[in-house]
Amino acid sequence: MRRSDATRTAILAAARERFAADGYDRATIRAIAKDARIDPSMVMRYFGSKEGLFAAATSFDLRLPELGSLAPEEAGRVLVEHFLDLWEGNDALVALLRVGVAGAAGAERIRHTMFEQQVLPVAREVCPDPEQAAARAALAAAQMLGMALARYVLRFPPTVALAREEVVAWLAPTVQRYLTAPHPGGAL
Amino acid sequence: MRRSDATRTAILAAARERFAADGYDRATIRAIAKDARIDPSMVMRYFGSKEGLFAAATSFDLRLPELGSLAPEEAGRVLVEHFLDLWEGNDALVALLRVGVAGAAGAERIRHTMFEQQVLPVAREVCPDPEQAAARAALAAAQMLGMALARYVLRFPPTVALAREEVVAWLAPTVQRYLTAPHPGGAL
DNA sequence: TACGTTGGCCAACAGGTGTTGACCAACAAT
DNA sequence: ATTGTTGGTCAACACCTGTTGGCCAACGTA
Repeated sequence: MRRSDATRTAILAAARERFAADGYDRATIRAIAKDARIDPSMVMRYFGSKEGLFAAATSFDLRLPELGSLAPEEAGRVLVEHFLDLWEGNDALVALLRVGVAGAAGAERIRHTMFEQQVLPVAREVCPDPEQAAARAALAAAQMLGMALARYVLRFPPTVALAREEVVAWLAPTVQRYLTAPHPGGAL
Repeated sequence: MRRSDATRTAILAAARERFAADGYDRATIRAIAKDARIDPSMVMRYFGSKEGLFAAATSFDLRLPELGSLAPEEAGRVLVEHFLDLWEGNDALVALLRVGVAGAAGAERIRHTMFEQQVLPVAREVCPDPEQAAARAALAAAQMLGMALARYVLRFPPTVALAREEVVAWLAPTVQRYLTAPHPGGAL
């Protein structure tokens, strides 16, 4: 392991923390560099630009495993549990959401990471009418994104106070209904 | 009506638009002033500071009416419909959410505006155990906030494509369940 | 011992930011 | 006719931003 790899990961760790805490604009390269105990110019040399640093700090591969052996009636619980595993104490995801809300470029990243990479594949697998898969996946994603927003970004006390099992118990049926229940119809 | 009131409201309109489109940091006073066709210094004279302008541009009174005559089994639908009425085409709310996500000060504003001013009163009214009112209201708020995020801020195509009645048909039962259904228990 | 490479610091640049204060035209009232 | 107020512009200040390029110490290798 080269000596540079240590500082490289130190920069990435500091960047994730600062981006998650302050958002893209307020998280300055100078502050990140100070956290990593290096000169700001090093950040540029390692990652090219601030955008490059952000891209490197918020890139994941978080497809959920064992998709084939998924019982359709358990999709909600599996999805919510996977969602909680991902977000619990993950600064990079908080940073991604925070920045995605701020700019238009980030919105695309969030959609790709949260929606197309996670919820949509499950929806395609379990939902009855393939034509509705996108809409149903979007509903499920909105529910989980809302919980992520309240619990990990805004930190509303009542949502932070919820135990992990309680979140699963409340959200899993909702997600399950969005994915597999018959269309409610409404006033259409 | 004084001559100044016209420019005052022009500034506020431009500010809401810019804050909603670009977020707090990227929305510069100079850009807002140019949109309102005035000098940037006028913004300062009228609102004191950028924070003052933002506070003025995102202050609402959006308590929902007729709370006393609310049938408990209709709380979900009423709440979701009220929520959609509020958000549809409301730049100020989008701006508030966008900024609230970016900074810690905004999070408090969002909580007060969305949670304590809207959902919590309804929850206190209709939910069975008063001790659970806060948690249940938080769950409902998270669901609606997630839809607001996906539909009005991130503009996920599948959520934008949903008709208003469809959103109500899908979300109302969820909110209703969060507010009044018996505690699911789970693995507690 | 010489030397190129690696990892790092320092100082500066160019541009954009919120904010301030001086100045000014129009108009109403004395 | 003079005065005071209102609504507005202009130019600047002080600061902070991302970014750049030059310099430097250590070190492995020939």
